[in-house]
Amino acid sequence: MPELPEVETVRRQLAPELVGRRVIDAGSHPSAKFTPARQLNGIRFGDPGRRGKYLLLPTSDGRELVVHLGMTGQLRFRQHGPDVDDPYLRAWWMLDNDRALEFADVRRFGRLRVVPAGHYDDIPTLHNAGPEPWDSELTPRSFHARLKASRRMLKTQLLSQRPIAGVGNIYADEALWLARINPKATRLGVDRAGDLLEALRQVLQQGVDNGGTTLRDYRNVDGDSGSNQGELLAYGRSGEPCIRCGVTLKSDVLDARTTTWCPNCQRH
DNA sequence: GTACGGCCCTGTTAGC
DNA sequence: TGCTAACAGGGCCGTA
Repeated sequence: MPELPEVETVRRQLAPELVGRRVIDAGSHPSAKFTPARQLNGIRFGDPGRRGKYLLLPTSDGRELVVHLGMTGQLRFRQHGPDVDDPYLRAWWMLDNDRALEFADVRRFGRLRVVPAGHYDDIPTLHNAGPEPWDSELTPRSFHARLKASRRMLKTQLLSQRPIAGVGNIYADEALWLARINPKATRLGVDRAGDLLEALRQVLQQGVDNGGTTLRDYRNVDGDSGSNQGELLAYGRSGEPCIRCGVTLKSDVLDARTTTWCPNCQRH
């Protein structure tokens, strides 16, 4: 499930091949999630950006293609044209270099939007997203203030994208474990908020360095898996011993997401 | 504003 | 072996 490191990996791979390319034809699956793809006929792509888990592909006419990969979305290039026989092909753009950019998505949790550049009012999660993890204005104090704005559980807050952008289920569990913070906690002091911020930066940076985490579906633009799955210390390890203290990790469903933590070193 | 439930989807896995 | 049910999960929407 693509989170910030996976989306950043895709962005970096797309950039060199996409910038300046003109769309000479486009098509999509009939679902409204994907039909915006068709609005891009004739434009040229600019330099791909990213905000949280959203890919932002600027177009030469002052708009942006906003791509959310959902859980199983994948962007890739294909020589000579799109593979229209692929049952999971959801959208495609034929480019002026005899290559097609394809968006495939097995579970259709992904979505595409075309908006005037920088106008995200109709994309609530993007519109309300907190700062990027490495934003210089994001400090222990400002992060603490953002967390304090809600009384919801920390895990829920992280998944909401409001305190910080780009964190999903995997990296939230990893960061909370690393910072020794209970996912069900509802408030933190400034110091502990600083610990959590530092842990989030660490696990996200590690994810980027490893080209993302592939549990099952995620592939980068070249069709390769990431390698960060070998580094996970909490996520998906319920029932196994905590690497720090040996106590068995437990899991529970919070906010409809499986959450794994150590009942000993993440007591509070 | 917040909390909560439900929905979208389909491949995989567990259980019978 | 073959079937069914449960599960995975990010974002969004409606309701309270």
